[in-house]
Amino acid sequence: MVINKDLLDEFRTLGLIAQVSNEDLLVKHLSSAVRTVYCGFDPTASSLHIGNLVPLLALRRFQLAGHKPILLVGGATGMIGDPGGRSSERELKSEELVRAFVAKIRTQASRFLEFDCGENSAIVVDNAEWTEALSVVDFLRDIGKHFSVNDMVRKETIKRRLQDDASGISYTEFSYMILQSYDYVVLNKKYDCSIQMGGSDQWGNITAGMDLVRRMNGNQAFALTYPLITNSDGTKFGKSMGNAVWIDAEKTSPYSFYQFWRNCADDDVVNYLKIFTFLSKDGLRQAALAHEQDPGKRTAHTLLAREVTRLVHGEEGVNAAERISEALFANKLAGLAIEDLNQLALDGMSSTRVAGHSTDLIEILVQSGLAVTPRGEVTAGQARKLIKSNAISVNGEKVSDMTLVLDSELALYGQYVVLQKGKKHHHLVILAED
RNA sequence: GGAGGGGUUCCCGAGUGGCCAAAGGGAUCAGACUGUAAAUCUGACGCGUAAGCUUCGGUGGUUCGAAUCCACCCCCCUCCA
Repeated sequence: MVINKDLLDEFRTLGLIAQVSNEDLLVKHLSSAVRTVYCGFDPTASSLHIGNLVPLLALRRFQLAGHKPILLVGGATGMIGDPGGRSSERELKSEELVRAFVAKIRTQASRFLEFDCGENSAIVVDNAEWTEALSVVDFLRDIGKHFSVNDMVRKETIKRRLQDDASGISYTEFSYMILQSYDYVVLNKKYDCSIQMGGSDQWGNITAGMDLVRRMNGNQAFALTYPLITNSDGTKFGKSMGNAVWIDAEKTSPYSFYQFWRNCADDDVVNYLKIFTFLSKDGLRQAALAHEQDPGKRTAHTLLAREVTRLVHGEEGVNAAERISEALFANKLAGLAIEDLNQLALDGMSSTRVAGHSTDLIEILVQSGLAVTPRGEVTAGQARKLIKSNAISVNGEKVSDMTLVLDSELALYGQYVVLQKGKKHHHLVILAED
C-alpha cells in the first residue's frame, strides 16, 4: 500500500482543515505507516444529508491515501443527544427509532468506502456495542473519574448552555462528551485508531477523547476538524427551499439533488468542487478557470452537479437528472416523444397520477403540492394567487384561466401534462384510465 | 418570598377601547431583469371565489365593540431577600 505523504497538505488546499492537534507530529504519524482514522455519525434522521458528505468523503480521502477508515454509527450516543451547536435540550428519540436510523445510516454510508481492499479496508462499528454493556458503576469509576467537571464546564458547547438558564442542560446531554471520549478509547484499543475527525463544533469532544486515550491507554492520539460548510451569502448550507437535501433518493430525488448543486451560488461553486468531488488538482484548476472566464456558462456548476450526483446516485442517477433537466429547462416539452415522457416518470420527476380522464387545474395544483403558501401550507387560495400572478404554465404555456380543466385533449399523447410553477418547479400529471 | 419589566401573526418588532387581520423590517413565494446566478425593482404573504370565519400566553369578565380595560392562572427577564 502506497501512503500519500502529503495528505494533510492536500486537505489544507481543499479547505478541509479547521483545527489540528499537534500538526508536526501528525504529519509524521500519517506518513510513516497505515493509520486508522474514525469519524462518528449520530443517527438523528432516517437518512444522511449532504452535510454528512463532508466527513464521509474525507474518510474516503484517507482511505485513498492508504489509511484505514472507521465509520462509527452512534447507536448509543444517538440515544443521548449531542448538546453541541444547540441552544436547547434535544427531544429524546425512542430506542426503536434510533435502531432503525442506525441501520439505514450504516448502509448508506457504506457506499462511500471500500470494505475489501486489504490492510486499509474500512469497517463500520456501532458504539452501542460497547456502551450498552457498560454498567453505571463501571462507567463512573473507570471513565468518569478521568473527567474534571471544572474542565467540562469550560467547554464552549456546555458553557453556552449553562449561561442560559432558560434552556439549561440536562445531566444526560452533559454526559455526551464522556461517551464520545470513551468511543475513542475503545477504538484506540481495539483497532489502534489514532485519529478522530469531525466538524469544528466537535473539537471539544474530540480533544476530550484524545486526553482520555492518553490517560486510559497511554497512547498518543490526534484530533482533526474540518470547517463547517457555509454559503457565501451567510445562509445555512444544505437547505433547498428550506428543506434538507438528503442522500436517500426517496427523500430527495436524484433530480432535485442534481438541481441543488447546479443552483449553488457562483461564489461557492469552486469551494464545493474541492470539498464534494474527487477532481484532481488540474481538474479543479480548469473548472475554476472556466467559471471565472464565463460564469454564465455554468461549466463549474454543471460539473459539480454531475460529480456529486454520480457519487451519491451513480451514473443512472446523473443520467436521469440530466434527462429531466434537459426536458424542463431547455424547453423541449413540445418535442418530447412519448417514450421520453414515460422515462421522465420513471426517472423520478415528481408526478401525480390522476384517476379518471381529467382534473381541475386548481385541484391538481393542490394535490401536487405546488400550491404551497409562504407559510408552508397547501391551499386552493394559493393556487388561485399563483395563477393570478402569472406563475403557472401548462405544457410550457402560461395560463390565466382559473377554471381550466386538464383533460386528455390537452395532455401530451393524451396522458401527460407538465405543470410548472415559476421557473424551477415542475410536476408531471399523469392522466390514467382508472 | 418582595419590587419592577415582558409574552403580538414564520422570526424581530410597533400597536394601550372602534379607522386592526394588526405598522415596519427580515425570511418565504411569485413577476420583471439575467445565466435555471447574485444584486435590484414589483406584487403576494391567517383561511375562504365571496359573504364571512379564525388569530395577538391561558381562562373567565366589563363593553354595542378588546391585541388594547378588569380578575385569576402559566411562562420569561432584571433587581432585592
